[in-house]
Amino acid sequence: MRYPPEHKQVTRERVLRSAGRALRREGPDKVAVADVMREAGLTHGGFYAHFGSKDDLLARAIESMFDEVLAAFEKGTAGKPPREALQGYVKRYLTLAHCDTRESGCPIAALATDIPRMNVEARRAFEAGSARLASAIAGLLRELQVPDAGAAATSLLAELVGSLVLARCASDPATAERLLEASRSQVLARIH
Amino acid sequence: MRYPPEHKQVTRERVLRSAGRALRREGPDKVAVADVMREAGLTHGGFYAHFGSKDDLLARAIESMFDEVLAAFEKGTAGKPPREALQGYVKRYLTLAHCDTRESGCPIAALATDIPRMNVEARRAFEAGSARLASAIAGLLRELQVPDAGAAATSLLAELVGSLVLARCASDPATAERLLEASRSQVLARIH
DNA sequence: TGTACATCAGTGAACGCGCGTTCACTGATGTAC
DNA sequence: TGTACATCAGTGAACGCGCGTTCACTGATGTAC
Repeated sequence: MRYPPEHKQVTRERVLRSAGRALRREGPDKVAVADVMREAGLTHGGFYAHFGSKDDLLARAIESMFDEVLAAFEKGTAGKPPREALQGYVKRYLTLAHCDTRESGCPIAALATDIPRMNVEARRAFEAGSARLASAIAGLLRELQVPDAGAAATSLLAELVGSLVLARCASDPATAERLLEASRSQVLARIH
Repeated sequence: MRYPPEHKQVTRERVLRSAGRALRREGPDKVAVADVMREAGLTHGGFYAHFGSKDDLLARAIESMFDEVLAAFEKGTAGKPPREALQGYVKRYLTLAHCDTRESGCPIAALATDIPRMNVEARRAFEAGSARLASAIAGLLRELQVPDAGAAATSLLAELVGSLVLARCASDPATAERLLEASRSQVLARIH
């Protein structure tokens, strides 16, 4: 049973990805440690060799979700002119595809109303992650000479999040698409 | 123990208000039937004389929260010119006071990410309530001759919800106020 | 007018299930001597 | 070179608690006759 030295780290990351999906899909209270471990191909007993508690797992999962999302942002915008990069991000954010994939989509739109009910560790991780995303957006706006890019970025992000979240509450795709489209044209108009 | 005929209805509404507060404060999974009943001055055993199940309670509580919120909207805007009415609503929505009172504030900003995880009944109630709020806003925009008032209303509501939700994830009031202010000036600019 | 019974909001004990957490154990490899 | 022991990721049974739900019961009033 002795494994190569990086084995434990690899397992830990598999558990984190599984937890990140479950967290966005089910919410913090319905995430079950045993289910997360099973999805990662393990039994629940081994959990505490990796994490101090369920709360610890959730905080670490939030960090790792934002790492993924920021990496995707970089990848999706790198090498493009700022206007095109930002328009692309907005268009990808406000799609039915994103609407339908809570478990792998933006952590803010998946978890925002859960966060104020969670413990300090989770809130800290979430706040740091959101700030990173907001400042990545602000960076592009600054390149576009938008005045007060920081405020413009959080306002833009607010509308993205609100729109996706409302669209996910709609019972049929046509209504969801109407909601997304309303914000898509509003937000794209801000970037000219 | 015989009570006047309206007594049961009065009790039911007390339970619903208590449930509405707990739901926004704790989220659907942490709402405990016994706690809700205690907050309404009753013991948990009597619960099933009023509601078929916890899920039933939550769906009815969502309806009643939107009833309150729509009544407050009417009360806050009635008799005012549309621009002033809408500006007032936006300014009241995007305040630290609203940020700090999840349990009595806008149900959308308190519950939006819980809704896709809840059952059909709850989702239906939420969707109907959100639609009522959106069309109340659309009504004012129409009076202001805003083109495509329906889409403008859902876009505006999306930014309100997103901004409040992000502000509630901030750990200190100064950051929260920065987020609210960014959206406040953006949204007020749309109403001229 | 009096008596037996139905009604009904509410009580509180008990049941059962899901789930976070603990813990003794396994089975493999590395290390001390 | 061989042997005893430490290490360590992972297993699976068990514990205990919170909570949704059930149910027999209470104690008051209305109603049938």
